[in-house]
Amino acid sequence: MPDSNSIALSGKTLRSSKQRQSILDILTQQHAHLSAEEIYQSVKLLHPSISLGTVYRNLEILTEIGAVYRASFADGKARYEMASPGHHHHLVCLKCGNIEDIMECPMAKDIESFMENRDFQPLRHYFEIYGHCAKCKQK
Amino acid sequence: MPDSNSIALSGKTLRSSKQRQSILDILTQQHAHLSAEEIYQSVKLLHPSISLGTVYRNLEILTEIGAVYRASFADGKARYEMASPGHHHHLVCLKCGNIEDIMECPMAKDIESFMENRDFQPLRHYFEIYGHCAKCKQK
DNA sequence: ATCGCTGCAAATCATTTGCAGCAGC
DNA sequence: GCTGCTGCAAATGATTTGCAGCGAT
Repeated sequence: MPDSNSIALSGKTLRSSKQRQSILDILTQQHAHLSAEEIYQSVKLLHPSISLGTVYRNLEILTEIGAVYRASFADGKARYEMASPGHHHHLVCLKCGNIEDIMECPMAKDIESFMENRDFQPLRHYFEIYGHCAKCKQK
Repeated sequence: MPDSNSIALSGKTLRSSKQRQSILDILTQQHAHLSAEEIYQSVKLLHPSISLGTVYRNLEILTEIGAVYRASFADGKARYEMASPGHHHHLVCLKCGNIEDIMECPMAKDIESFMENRDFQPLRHYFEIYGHCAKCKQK
């Protein structure tokens, strides 16, 4: 049961750093689904000496404390975004690669009642739709 | 539009090989979600000199021609299984790692009608539920 | 005789980690 | 000053690829 006042991570007390703050700023501002590499490129503009390792380390921590949401996609790369209060899913365009959020959750109705009949306790789930977005549809 | 008699892959005409046949046999018999490494270990019992590269190459080809279905999971590893006529989704146990198929598809009802209102053409989708299976639930 | 397939090893790609110094608290 | 955080570089793990020889059609 995490305490919202003193954020701790497996016994550790988190400190702040300019690098971590910048990563959060970028995720907040760009409001997008960014790969670690993309975040790295963006933070490098502010902190030219930052390393990819630091980006990964911070994304790991931020994901663990629930500030950031990590989603893995079919291309094997993870994307990160600020954790939003209501969870959501994704529309991924196979042509331009754009990722759009959808708030509809399939866990809602029939699946949920179906789960009750199964002897399985769902904790989290992922739902991603791949296809062609409005722009790429017509081509 | 692929021709079911002469299976071709981007201009190539496929030949058969004992290795490829063994991979298909294993996927058919074990009827499970196997990682490339697990498949490799199984095939090695029949073909001790087979290489992991060959396993990957065949899985790639078999996936392309639609004989095998590849799913990527949150741990970053892909799992392979024989392509079944009706597509399905997965229940993944976070404790024992067991993966169970579920035939229920969230694309069915409300999501599908919702997609019609969006300017997005869905082509494929993934839905995976992570949690604790019957066995691991009680601990 | 083609040309796809194989084993092997080296190459990639995403991500993780060990280490010594630096920086918040 | 303690200890978390950083840059750097090397390590890891999954997957891909170049190459020369083998094997199926």
